[in-house]
Amino acid sequence: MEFDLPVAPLFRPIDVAPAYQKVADAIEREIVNGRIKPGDPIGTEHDLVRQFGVNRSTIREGIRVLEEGGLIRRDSSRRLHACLPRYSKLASRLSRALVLHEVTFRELYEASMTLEVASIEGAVERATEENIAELAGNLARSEAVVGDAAMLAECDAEFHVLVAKASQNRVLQLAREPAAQLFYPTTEMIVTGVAEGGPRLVAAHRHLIDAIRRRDREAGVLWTRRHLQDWRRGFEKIASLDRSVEHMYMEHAQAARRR
Amino acid sequence: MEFDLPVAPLFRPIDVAPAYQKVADAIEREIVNGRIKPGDPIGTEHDLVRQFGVNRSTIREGIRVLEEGGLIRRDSSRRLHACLPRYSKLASRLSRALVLHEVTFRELYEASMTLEVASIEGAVERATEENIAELAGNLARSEAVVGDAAMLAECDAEFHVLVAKASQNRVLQLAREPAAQLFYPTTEMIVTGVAEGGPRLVAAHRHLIDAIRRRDREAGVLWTRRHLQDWRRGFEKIASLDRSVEHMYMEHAQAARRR
DNA sequence: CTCTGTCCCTTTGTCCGACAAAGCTAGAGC
DNA sequence: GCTCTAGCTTTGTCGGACAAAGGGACAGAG
Repeated sequence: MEFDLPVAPLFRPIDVAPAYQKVADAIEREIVNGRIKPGDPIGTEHDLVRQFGVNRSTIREGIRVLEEGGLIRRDSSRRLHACLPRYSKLASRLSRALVLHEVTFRELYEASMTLEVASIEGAVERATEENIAELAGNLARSEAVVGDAAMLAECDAEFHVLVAKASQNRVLQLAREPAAQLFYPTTEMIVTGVAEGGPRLVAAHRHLIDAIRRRDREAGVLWTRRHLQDWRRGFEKIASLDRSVEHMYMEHAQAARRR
Repeated sequence: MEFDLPVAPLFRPIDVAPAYQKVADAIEREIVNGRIKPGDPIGTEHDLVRQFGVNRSTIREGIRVLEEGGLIRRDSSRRLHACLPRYSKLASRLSRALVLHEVTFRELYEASMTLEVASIEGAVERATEENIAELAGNLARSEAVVGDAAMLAECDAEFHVLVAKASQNRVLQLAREPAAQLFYPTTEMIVTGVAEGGPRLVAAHRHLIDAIRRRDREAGVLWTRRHLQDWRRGFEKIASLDRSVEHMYMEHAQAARRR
């Protein structure tokens, strides 16, 4: 599309990617197409130097690219191995992007309404006993910390991760994560600011688990909606929905990014 | 959460992040909190060497991290400047992750049903004249290439990006992108394999634009559903919905990743 | 025998210095 | 005023170097 050639081109544009990029691409290819499986060790830097025939600095730049992309990690002993990118890490990149694009809480709210409703529908339909047990465990912890806004907000975030997990739909799990990460910091503020916030939040969770147990889709959707509307009402007491996420996010970004 | 300390810890874990990471974090912080605005130039590598007081190799490793994260880019002259992470680039990272997690087309289908319906609802409600013009332009191009499966698939992908854009909800735009990127390669196969595929696809687009124009939410949702169900029926003629995305994706991954 | 401290080798993180290629800049020449 | 070239700048890559930390083998203490 870049330049329309009037005749069939004789030559393909030659590949001028820098060496570190080629190193990264080569390793990525091996991981993506399965020749290197998650968990498999990649050689040491020196091994890669020998294999690719480039300088160690070049190898290291390539490694940084893959590390940031979540495809490889260093274990405790700092040895390299392939790994499955973790949703929460990838999502935090997206959250950051959303912040930079100055999305508003209205957009966040609308999208989350859709995504969380879809999650609960999946969970109602397909949650396993184990999923339900995890949710119940989370609920118990929430009840124990209902007075502590920070802890409760953390539990709330985890609860919704668990619901999404119970939906058995990983695409949904991933899709909801960026928005959810941006929600999280505000939940704490709301629970702090609104007297009835904590108990209502826990009550909603209880109803949601109940709906999943009874495979009652209507109830699940209803309580998810209410839960989010509660959030919205609480939020609007502090700020406008049309406010950009930027300010509120900043205070919490650093802490969150340290996985 | 990593290790529960029984008493209040006396010491914070000391910060042992490597220097290149600190460089990346420092620059990232400046960008995220707005002191460096998208488009602003970052200094040359040599400048950064002076400012951070570390070696150029170290600086370069830090730069790779930020580049991969989409926070900085090099323009034509390869000078560094801050930039807004682009959705499609971030999403391709997510798509890759989904592939590695071996998600099935069923998950993809279910999630997309939710996300595309939400997009059209937003579009019906808030599409501007400009959005509609873009969609109409896309439709015209689709009609022109209805016989060419590859081109038509490309138009289809773009059409849905435009619908999401018309929803004015960037969170949704971002959330749908990973799944959409994985859909794209299959559309071509389906249009090739199913005789009526192309015309039906274009017809659906026409109805969707019409629904947006008339602000007819019901029609929008209905045709989005039909459109996706068409995809599903077509797909099931080639393969099972429970098949993992992995195989089909591989052939198209490289081409797509070269932006 | 298990545990512990030590020594050595490997690996990583960082630094230094160097050079070719490509971009940019400014002055020479018209 | 315009073009062209020479020189400076910047990037991508290279080679080599070294300190710090990890891991393993091995000897000695309990």
